Amino acid sequence: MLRLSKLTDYGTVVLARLAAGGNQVSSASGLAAATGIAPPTVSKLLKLLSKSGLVVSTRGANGGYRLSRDAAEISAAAIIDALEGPVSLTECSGEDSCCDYQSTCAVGGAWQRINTAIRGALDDISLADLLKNTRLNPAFRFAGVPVAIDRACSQKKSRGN
Amino acid sequence: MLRLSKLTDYGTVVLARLAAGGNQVSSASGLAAATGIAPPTVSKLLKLLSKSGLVVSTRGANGGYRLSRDAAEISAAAIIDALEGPVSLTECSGEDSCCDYQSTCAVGGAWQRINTAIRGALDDISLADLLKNTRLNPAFRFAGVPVAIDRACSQKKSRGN
DNA sequence: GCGAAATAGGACTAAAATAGTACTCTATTA
DNA sequence: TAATAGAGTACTATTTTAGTCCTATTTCGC
Repeated sequence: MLRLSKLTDYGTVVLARLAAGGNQVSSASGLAAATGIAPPTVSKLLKLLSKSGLVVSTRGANGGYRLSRDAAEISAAAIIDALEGPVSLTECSGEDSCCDYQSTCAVGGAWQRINTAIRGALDDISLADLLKNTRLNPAFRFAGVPVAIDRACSQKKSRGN
Repeated sequence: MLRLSKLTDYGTVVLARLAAGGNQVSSASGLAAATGIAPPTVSKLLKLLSKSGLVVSTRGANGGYRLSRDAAEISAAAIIDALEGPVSLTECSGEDSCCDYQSTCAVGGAWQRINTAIRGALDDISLADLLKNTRLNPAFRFAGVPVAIDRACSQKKSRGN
């Protein structure tokens, strides 16, 4: 799999929305409504993102969040770092490598190179790039509730039940 | 994090060991002893790897496993595919994309490009490359039990308790 | 000054994925 | 034919992740 957590996925969606809004501040609840992600989850994400300095917050009435810098200046790597901690494929590819099998492990250091390669790929892609690739699906919504527009998808879902 | 599962990590260690043994067959229990990984876990790994055709098995007395092809012909991507399924960073970067927020998601397709970039990096690295980068730590073992050789590490562990 | 609106921060719960184990069956060789 | 070794499957415990809730603090507008 080698997959990101859902939270990171949601995080990029929220950031994308924020980027689309330009320099305006948006409230967590507004972003939740706009993206269809549960409000408490959006809050949590935004808190994390503001802690890492990707967004800045304004408290009080009419407060909210906006990007701390231009979307082109925010790399995919920065987003992942903020929401999942630093990329490190294996325990021993992290900074303070520490693994039970170190003595018998013939692989060790090699992952670090792979790690670096992946990190490079992620550094090269900015939030602005992510937006450029937008599907540009019109947002079909009724009363704030997103409506499924992919038939294959809903079929698949119902098969599951 | 963006991290591989431990099982995949172990898998590469086992494969590395197998590669070191050349064309000889090695039994699961022998590999377990050589790597310090629990025997049932090694068995499980080898079964998965043989199912994906990375190793070939011989049953019966004096049976065991060996690599199905040269270590240079086995890519990191193949190993990860075998043990974790195909790389796909987000749900919607997989083949049959299907996500609840599709209608409001401004990011979607972009992950697929990142995915491809990462996959490229993994395709370019072979098991043989992983071995080249070996730390070449002598294996310190007594009676088949690996002995910790990293002091900082054992300290860290004991702090945890 | 007071109340409403909004974030900050943390604690907590529930669900899902992962890791690891155990057991039975089948094939091969000495 | 007995011993050895893999094949297959089912199960359990642990860990991680996702998601929710509550309380405190800050700021704006009346």
